[in-house]
Amino acid sequence: MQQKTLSSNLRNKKVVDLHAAKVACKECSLHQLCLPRSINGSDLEKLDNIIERKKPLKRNEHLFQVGSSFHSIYVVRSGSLKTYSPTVDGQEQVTGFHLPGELLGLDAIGKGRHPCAAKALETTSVCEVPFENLEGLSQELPTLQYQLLRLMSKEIFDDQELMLLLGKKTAEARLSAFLLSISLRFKQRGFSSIEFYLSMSRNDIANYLGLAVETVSRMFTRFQEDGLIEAERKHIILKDRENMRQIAGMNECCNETSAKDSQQII
Amino acid sequence: MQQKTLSSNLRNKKVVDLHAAKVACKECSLHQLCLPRSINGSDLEKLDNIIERKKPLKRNEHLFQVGSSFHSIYVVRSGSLKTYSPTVDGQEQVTGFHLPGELLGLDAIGKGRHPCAAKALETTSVCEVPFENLEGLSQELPTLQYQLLRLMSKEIFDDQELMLLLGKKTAEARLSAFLLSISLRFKQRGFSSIEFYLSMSRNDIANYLGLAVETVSRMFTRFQEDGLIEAERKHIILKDRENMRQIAGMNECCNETSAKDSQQII
DNA sequence: GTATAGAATTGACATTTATCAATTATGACT
DNA sequence: AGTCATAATTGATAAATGTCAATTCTATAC
Repeated sequence: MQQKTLSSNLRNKKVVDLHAAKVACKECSLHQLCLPRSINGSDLEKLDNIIERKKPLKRNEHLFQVGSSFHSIYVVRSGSLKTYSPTVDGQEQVTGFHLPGELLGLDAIGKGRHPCAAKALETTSVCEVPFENLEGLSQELPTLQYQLLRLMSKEIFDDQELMLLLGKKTAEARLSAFLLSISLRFKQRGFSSIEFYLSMSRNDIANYLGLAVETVSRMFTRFQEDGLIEAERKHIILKDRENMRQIAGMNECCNETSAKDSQQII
Repeated sequence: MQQKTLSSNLRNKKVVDLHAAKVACKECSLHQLCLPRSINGSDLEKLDNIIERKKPLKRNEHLFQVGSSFHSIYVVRSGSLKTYSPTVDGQEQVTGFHLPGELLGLDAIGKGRHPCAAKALETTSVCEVPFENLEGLSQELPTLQYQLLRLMSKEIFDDQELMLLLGKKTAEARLSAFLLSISLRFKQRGFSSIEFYLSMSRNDIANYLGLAVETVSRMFTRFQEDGLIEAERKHIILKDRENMRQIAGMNECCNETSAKDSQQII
């Protein structure tokens, strides 16, 4: 949404520069989020050595395709991506959205191939962590090994939450839970949790939540009528999160306090 | 279903004896399934040393409760369990069924507490693997570390499959996929893949699949009318798996060949 | 064997959400 | 600025599934 003027081109340029500069993890703007507190200085250097920074992806470019062989996991530095897998009938199933500081690729370790594709929703920059190196390094650094297990466990847990959502909740509960989830994840990265831009289309949201686009659209409208949110396309302001939590049917384990340190990266 | 005669009591007795015997992993009937081919003899002994065998659970007994602190992962030796978590409205959400050779507890690593409870669906015997030991041991045995990551990755992948099922599929596709999944998992353990007993109730199935019991019941009836299965309560015979795969809308990645070595333990 | 509680099935009806169709809005490109 | 393709919204209708209620079946206890 920011690339129609010259100044925005400059901004894009800057992202590229950031890449070229090969900033170390220490200086990375996501440093605090991106690294567990438990890793100390020298360990951090070791970790830094194995991390590769890639050229930013433009909107709709793929980070990896379905079935491509697995050698790295990725961390989002800026921007966002969706992961999706093809279904029999040629459709796609959106399996997740990935915001800054979040991981992709853990589901590929098992089979050595990516079971889903990852596509940038906007200009997006990621760190690549070659798995072989990571595995080797985690032999030396027990903390790292534990962090890795912890992250994967977190992902299993999150997926179960989502299964609950998909299996048992109404359309309004699903959308409500979705918005709160995004809100929380932004908050964890230091962004506003009450006002944000959704980088994904209504179609992607609907797909992810197992609903028809039309239903999602109607729910957005209803939420506005009910004063729960203000929404202008992708620009969202949450007006009544307490009520939304009720609607989402969330239990304590999903509120802000408990999830505070989730998705810490490597 | 087999405990109304004296002979069946004897059979139950035998399970208990099996426990008392404290058989080593090497002699465990699940040996091949339970251990990766890549671990050699001496490594196997090390692994065996940290595994504890527990007293079998009776039907409806809990292996662990929601929120209980995590110290072990478990492998089903015989019998079966369901995992479930409470929802806000006091209901329960069944998150999975666990057949012999399959794992429980990986979702607890992240927070150090079990996010769900595990209850035996029948007389059930499990191996307990203390996580701290496992973690330490996997420093020494890189293969073990990789197996652990691989298993967790598999679980993430499987959950995503289920999400697809819950989000996009009709009731008949869900039940069809469920039966084929059970069938496959039995096959992987050397049991018949076309005739088996379901240890879980229709209620549990419905809950797991995000459907009403009545819907599940009707689908069982319809499947019989259509000649897809023969079903007498929990006793199921699959008559036309090819057709069921069509109905389930399964893509190649879910068929028998590709999933053959899934859920190998530790 | 009989009684009883829970599980499973079946039918009637209500509700939710998907589908189809039409319209409007937005963003990208010339 | 104007055009076009795509995304988003809205309305009308249909289909799938949930809910409620009644009945039958099964397993367990007595």
